[in-house]
Amino acid sequence: MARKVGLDRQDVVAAAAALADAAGSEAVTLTAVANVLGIRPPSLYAHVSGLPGLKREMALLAASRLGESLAAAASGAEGIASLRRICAAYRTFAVAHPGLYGMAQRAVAPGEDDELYDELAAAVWPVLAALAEAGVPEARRVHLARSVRSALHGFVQLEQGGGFGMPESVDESFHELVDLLMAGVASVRREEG
Amino acid sequence: MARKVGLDRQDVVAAAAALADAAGSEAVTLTAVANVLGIRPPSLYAHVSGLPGLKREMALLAASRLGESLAAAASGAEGIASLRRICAAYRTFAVAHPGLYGMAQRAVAPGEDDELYDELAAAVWPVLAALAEAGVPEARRVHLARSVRSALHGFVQLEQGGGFGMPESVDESFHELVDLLMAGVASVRREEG
DNA sequence: TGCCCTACCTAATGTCATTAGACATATTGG
DNA sequence: CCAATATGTCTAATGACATTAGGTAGGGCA
Repeated sequence: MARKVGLDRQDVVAAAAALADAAGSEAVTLTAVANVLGIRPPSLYAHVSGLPGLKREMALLAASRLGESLAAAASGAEGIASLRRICAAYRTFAVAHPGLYGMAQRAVAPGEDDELYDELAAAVWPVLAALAEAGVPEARRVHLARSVRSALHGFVQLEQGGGFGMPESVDESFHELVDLLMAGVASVRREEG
Repeated sequence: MARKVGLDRQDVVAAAAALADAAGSEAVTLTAVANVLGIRPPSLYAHVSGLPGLKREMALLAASRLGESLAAAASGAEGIASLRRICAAYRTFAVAHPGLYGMAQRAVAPGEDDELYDELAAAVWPVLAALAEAGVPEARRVHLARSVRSALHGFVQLEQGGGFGMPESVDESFHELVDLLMAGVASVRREEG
């Protein structure tokens, strides 16, 4: 016994993330993660600070991955075209990583955990950048960015939760939502220009 | 001992809802609810089917209350004006009942729990009705209703989770979001008319 | 008055998170 | 090449919680 398996924090968080995506975020328990890794639950405390610590690490990972996806989507286009791609990438990420995505949405007050807060803010930075590039005046960027984030987050959340029961195509609904948002952004640009 | 307190299912669910609003939905545990009611945890099983059953009851209550609020807001105005009031009422409800609101958002697949699914669908019925009244053609109503719900749900969720860290007014952001949605609805009406 | 049903109870079990403290393996300095 | 240390794992024990089983008091009704 007491053999070394040779894990580190990254391995633990990655296993937890995989478990969350495969079995839902409620399935992320120290016992379950330990089972996946072939070790005993208390051994996890050498790598993460209990369950809250693990969830925080998962949130950091989720924010980082989401940010990468959005930034990658943003490059290669400009302004509103870039914003469209960001929207698509947002939903794609949430669909591909349902458990991990949910971890990034845990409540975090600004003063409470600055590192996590900053990482989450950084993840949605591409949205603000694209709005700026699209010619939205600074005074309205934050409001529009919040609107876009709200719509995207709400959509993927409802989609994941089975909130769209009607037979109409969910893809088409998303397309309409993005069109609606883009029209709003374009109109702001127009009325100020 | 073994004195009757005289509770019924409604009392238990109401206590749990109050607890959720006051202390967050994670605080809703059978032990905590029992403490509030002055009884022992196992006694709750006479009224609800364990913790899952209690949460389901809370979701039903939340959907019902939200539906009432939206329906009340919808009456007294028509079309887009009605939709505006619905949006305001949605956020007001979520702010006033943060815990209960969250309970209504649990994942429910259409075939899994029809009663709850129907109650949730009924809650957002006023949105569809207002869109119809506003002259949105039937083929696009579901898509627009999904867009509106997504935006509203996402906004209140991010607001509750502290996701809006920038100093800009959250009220103003919400106002802009609603304006954006209403403009989208109006433009659909225009392009078809 | 006696019966029963309802709403409560205690006792016991299982799962999970968590802490404390032991121990084996790898690493590093002499 | 060996001793000291650091690291990653373990077992044991505790406590919170959900849940089941089975007992009991007291109100309503024949």
